[in-house]
Amino acid sequence: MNREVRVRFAPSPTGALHIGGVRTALYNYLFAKKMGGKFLLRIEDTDQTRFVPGAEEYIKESLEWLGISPEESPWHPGDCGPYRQSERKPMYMQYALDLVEKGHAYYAFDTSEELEAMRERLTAARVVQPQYNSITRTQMKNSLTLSEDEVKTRLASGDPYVIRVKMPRKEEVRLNDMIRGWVMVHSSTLDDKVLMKSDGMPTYHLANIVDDHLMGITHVIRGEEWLPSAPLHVLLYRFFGWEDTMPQFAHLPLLLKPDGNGKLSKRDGDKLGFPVFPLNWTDPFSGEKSSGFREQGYLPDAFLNFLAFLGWNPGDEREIFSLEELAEAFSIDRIGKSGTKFDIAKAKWYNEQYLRLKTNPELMQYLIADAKADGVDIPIEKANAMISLLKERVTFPSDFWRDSKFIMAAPKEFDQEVASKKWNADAAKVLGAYATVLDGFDSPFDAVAAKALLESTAEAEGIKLGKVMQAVRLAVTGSGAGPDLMEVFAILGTAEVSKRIRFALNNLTVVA
RNA sequence: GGUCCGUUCGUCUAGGGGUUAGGACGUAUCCCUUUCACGGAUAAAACACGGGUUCGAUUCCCGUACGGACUACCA
Repeated sequence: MNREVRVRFAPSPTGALHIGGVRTALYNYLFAKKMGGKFLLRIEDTDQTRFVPGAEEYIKESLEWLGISPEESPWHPGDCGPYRQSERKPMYMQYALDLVEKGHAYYAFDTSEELEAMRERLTAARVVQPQYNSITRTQMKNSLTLSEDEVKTRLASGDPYVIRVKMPRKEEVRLNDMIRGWVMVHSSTLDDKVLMKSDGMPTYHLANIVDDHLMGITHVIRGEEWLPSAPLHVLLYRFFGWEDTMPQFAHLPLLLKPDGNGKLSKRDGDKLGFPVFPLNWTDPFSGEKSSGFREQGYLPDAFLNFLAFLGWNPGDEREIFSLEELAEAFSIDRIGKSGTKFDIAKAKWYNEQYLRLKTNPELMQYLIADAKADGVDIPIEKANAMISLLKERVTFPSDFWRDSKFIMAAPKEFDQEVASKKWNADAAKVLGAYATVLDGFDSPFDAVAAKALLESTAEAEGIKLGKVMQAVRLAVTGSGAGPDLMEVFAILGTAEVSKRIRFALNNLTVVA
């Protein structure tokens, strides 16, 4: 049997997609690409009480930003639609009923109060696992304990009911996880999970099996939090008679908080000092805002590269991979087993690497836009020079303008700490002379010329250039640190440099 | 509590019965240099513990500890 590989990402639209989910989507995408298969997206919105407006659009936009858009989805349907479980609602009941007929599921009429009472009773009796299972179901109101007539009457009269799976009393359930190997669980530790809810919607357990089967899913790649319920899913495939096409499972290690205490969750928001979402998100109910990696200045390729390496590695020492290269190198058996702590420092490093790979014209867009937002227009040529100056020094695109503003606006004040340490009579002497030299200079003024001129000026004054260099920087930029000064001079031009020097000479006092 | 999963430098990880246990991020120092970065070099830094198996275990097995997930008519 050689089926085309089909994998799916199946988020539930209950808020912003968090990065763990993004990584799951990425691994699914990479696996599909690697295997020449299809990556699809299915919206798991069977819990209408948790519906959050905008969440689905958020998922779509996030995947688009990263360039891992699914080939089949609610907005690009393939042959297996609909791709929203709420729209598939009518088809689930027949499958649940099929299970009831086969004796693998049953109706249950217990109210939530009765369920609560059962749990309390069992807890009081010190039962280790208070759950609805092969033992306790005999004491509950269901089609196994009620007479056939009463069940019919209840169903006919519209009594609310759920359909539960009839978990076998003792059976060893085995599953061969692609990441973890054989996992064995005894059915006696599993409970009679609800398959159909009283509102007529299926639970995740039923819906994901039915949909994966109908959609021809060959591999289920999902988070480790699903491992405990995987045996139930295997059983369901068996009950349906779909074992021969049951997908292979791969349960991904969890993304943990940096301190190692628990998995990263949506609720962490920005509390950890970094975003947990790909894009900015405002909760429509509480109005709470959370920042996203995109808005923080992370480049999609860098973010993807970083995310891919959280739990997977290519087995060699390469670190930088484009999406295509990731797909080419990807394999499930190189995914680690243990949970992965999130390290934002590495994400920044990746961003720096990708920023440096970009061309000046690409990067100029950021600089020009940010400057414009501050009401400053930067000519193309100057912008290009400014990018070259800063490219090796920035982490985020927004750093370009932040770190080069001083070029577009002469300093009005000076870093006092640097001034007190470095500003002196020698510096003033050299600068005064240099300004005069600049005023009379009409050859092409580049970094080399600027430096040669400065050196000869200092020499003429009998002062070592190194002694006053910091003061020169202070006078022209207002600060003691920054990119290559002579390059800055070249961008500024002789007139501007001279003007700034004269301003500094008039406004900085020499401490004796 | 129960079930399941996991455990190599601070972090992401490679490796695998005999290795100086490798790389990357981060950290520190040095070099380069007009500063800060970049770059280069160097350094500190790990096989959770206890039993087996074995000539030999970080690697295989079993326990223990620790961590995590799950334990809803949520996904």
